[in-house]
Amino acid sequence: MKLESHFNLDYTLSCGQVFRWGKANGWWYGIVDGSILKVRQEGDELHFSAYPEDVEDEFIKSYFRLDDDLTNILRIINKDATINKAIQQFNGLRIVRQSVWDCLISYVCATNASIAIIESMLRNLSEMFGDEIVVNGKAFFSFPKVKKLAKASVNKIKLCNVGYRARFLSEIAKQVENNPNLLEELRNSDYLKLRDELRSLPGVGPKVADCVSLFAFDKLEAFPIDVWIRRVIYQIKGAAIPRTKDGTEKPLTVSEYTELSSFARRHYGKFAGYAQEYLFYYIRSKDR
DNA sequence: CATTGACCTGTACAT
DNA sequence: CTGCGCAGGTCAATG
Repeated sequence: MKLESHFNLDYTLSCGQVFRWGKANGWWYGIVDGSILKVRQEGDELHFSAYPEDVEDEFIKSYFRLDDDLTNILRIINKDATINKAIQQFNGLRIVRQSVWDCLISYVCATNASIAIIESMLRNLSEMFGDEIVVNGKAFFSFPKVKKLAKASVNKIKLCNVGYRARFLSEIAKQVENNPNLLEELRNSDYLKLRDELRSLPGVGPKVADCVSLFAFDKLEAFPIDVWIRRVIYQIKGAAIPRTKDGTEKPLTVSEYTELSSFARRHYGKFAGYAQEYLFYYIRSKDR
């Protein structure tokens, strides 16, 4: 497929927004909606195939948000020296359009865990509760379906080494099982209402709700704040991070979260979520 | 509201 | 080798 606007596959899949992609022999392999996707970029050509069933160009365009006017978005969010450097370094990074269920479960798992551990948890869950898909002799496992997870006991879910998150996953799965439209009917809500609704789910606080709003509900103004983003925002504001007496960073409170994320929306505008992704990748990259 | 502590797990890093 | 801090937070209990 010929790319019509600028895009960088490596940045997009490496920046930490998705957990189920890996690169091998020059190809990216990912598990998306029960299909194995194999993708490679060569300049302005994007090569891809999918198993067990092929996917259309339209699916790829939607998944990688190639329909976003990235040039315009980057121009709008380019408001300070820090993000300017991030944009220059990682130009072509796009937000991935994830499915709601997978995204929600993934980010509930992502709380208080490192990326390596998150990937391990999601792999374990998929191997335990997903469907096996064999491609070229290699076994992949699709993401657990609602029903499978809703039926599973908390103790069985714990066998996936998800720790205390097991009861959240179980509870969310049961709620969605009982009300299959629970998540999709939120699509009509505006960002703030959506965020509050998501937060009513167990294990979903402001950070997870913002991630799901941004990655799965097209709310590009959502600005998830974690410890890293918090540091950059204070840096950009020219202020110091609140610290305890012994000099360590104070934990982020809900009110501080609200304050910082509305600052980010005022500062970067309606595409603040894109700014967040660029800043996150930038602040975490070794060579700044 | 702000503060505090507990919470699963695996890896990093110092002792 | 053993121990301890921390990682893309959230929740519940207190003042």
